[in-house]
Amino acid sequence: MSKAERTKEFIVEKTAPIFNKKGFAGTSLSDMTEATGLTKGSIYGNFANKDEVALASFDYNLRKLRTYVRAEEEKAKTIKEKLMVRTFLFEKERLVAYPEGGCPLINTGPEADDTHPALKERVANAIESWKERTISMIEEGIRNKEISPDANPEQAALTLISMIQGAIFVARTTSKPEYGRSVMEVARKYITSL
Amino acid sequence: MSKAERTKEFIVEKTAPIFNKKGFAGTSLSDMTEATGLTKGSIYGNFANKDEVALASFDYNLRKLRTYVRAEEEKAKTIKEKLMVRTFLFEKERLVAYPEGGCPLINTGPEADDTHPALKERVANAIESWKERTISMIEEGIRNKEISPDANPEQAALTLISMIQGAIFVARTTSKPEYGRSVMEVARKYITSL
DNA sequence: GGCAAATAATACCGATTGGTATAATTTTAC
DNA sequence: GTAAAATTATACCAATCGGTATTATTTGCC
Repeated sequence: MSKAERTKEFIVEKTAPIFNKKGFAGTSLSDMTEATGLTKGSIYGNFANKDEVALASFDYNLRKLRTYVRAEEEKAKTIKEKLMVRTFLFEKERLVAYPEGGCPLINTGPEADDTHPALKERVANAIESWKERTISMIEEGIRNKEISPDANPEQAALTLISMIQGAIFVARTTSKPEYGRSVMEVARKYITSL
Repeated sequence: MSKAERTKEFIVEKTAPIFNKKGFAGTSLSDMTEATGLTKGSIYGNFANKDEVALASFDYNLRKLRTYVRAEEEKAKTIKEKLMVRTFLFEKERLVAYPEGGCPLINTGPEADDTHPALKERVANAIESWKERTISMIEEGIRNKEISPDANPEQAALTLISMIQGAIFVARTTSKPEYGRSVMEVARKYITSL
């Protein structure tokens, strides 16, 4: 790995939490120089502009979250347990605060959807791929006879995604993690009922 | 109503959609002068600063949404029908685009929670009051025998709020309203099951 | 160890940011 | 209708915005 590559990664590592907390418009070049200890010249030697840093930061935050979730899913045995993984992450207070600043999807989506097409697309893709993954899991569960053949995989996937994201939103803006936990209890019952 | 009061209202009316779309950090003074046709001097004669305009704009957007929802709730006969009102607003494409820019809660919450305490509190209060209203409705349903006495009103309220907000988020950032509609179908089943 | 190439820092750019005296103009009350 | 008060526009402020040549410094290869 060249020096430039390491620096690029270092910049992203340091700015990703800021973009996740303050958003794209709310994060300034000087936030970035302050966080990294580097100068503007050096940052712009590695990235073309603020957009590129923001996109790389989003990818970084998402990757971090994904790595964590997948490792937990590995540990689960049954499909239903796998589906429940994200509801339990909540218990550990991780889904509201991991990565730093909270879920990058809910942090980025609402700002980007009317202001930043490239960022919006990144979030949309993340949702679609989460949906597809969930659908695959449910279909496997149906083949396994673990899940009822009457289940509608796409609808169930969308429902779980919405419940989880909604719960994160509610818990974060009210500063009441217990609100999120309560909703996740219902989500687990929903998974059980599939 | 004095001239100043009318101007204040006019300013809010014109800037509220912008704050709702671009967020607090993303909306500039010149966005505001452009939208209103007024000068900075005139805007700052009516509001102390950008924060005050943003807070008034949030209140305006929320009031608009509330007025609409309550009018629809009035029309519903049973408690369960009242609880379903918001899930049907989705059908009319209103919950994703009303007021202009979409739901002010989901638009404002994620940005404000790490950057703007006053705005965050406004959103938190809105969620709490929505929750309390829903709880009251469910409790009335229990008294009516329309809803099972086993229902947990607070949990049910939080679940509905999360599902609706999550669905709006998913539908908006993917630009697929049908995703939201699908989730709202499940929400109605959930209400029916109460 | 020296040298070219890659990388980072300096110093600067015009534009825009949020905000504010002050001056000009409307309102409003009498 | 007039004059005081309330409201709006003008003109300006320092600070910061995102971004970029240019210079200085490291890297990495031979």
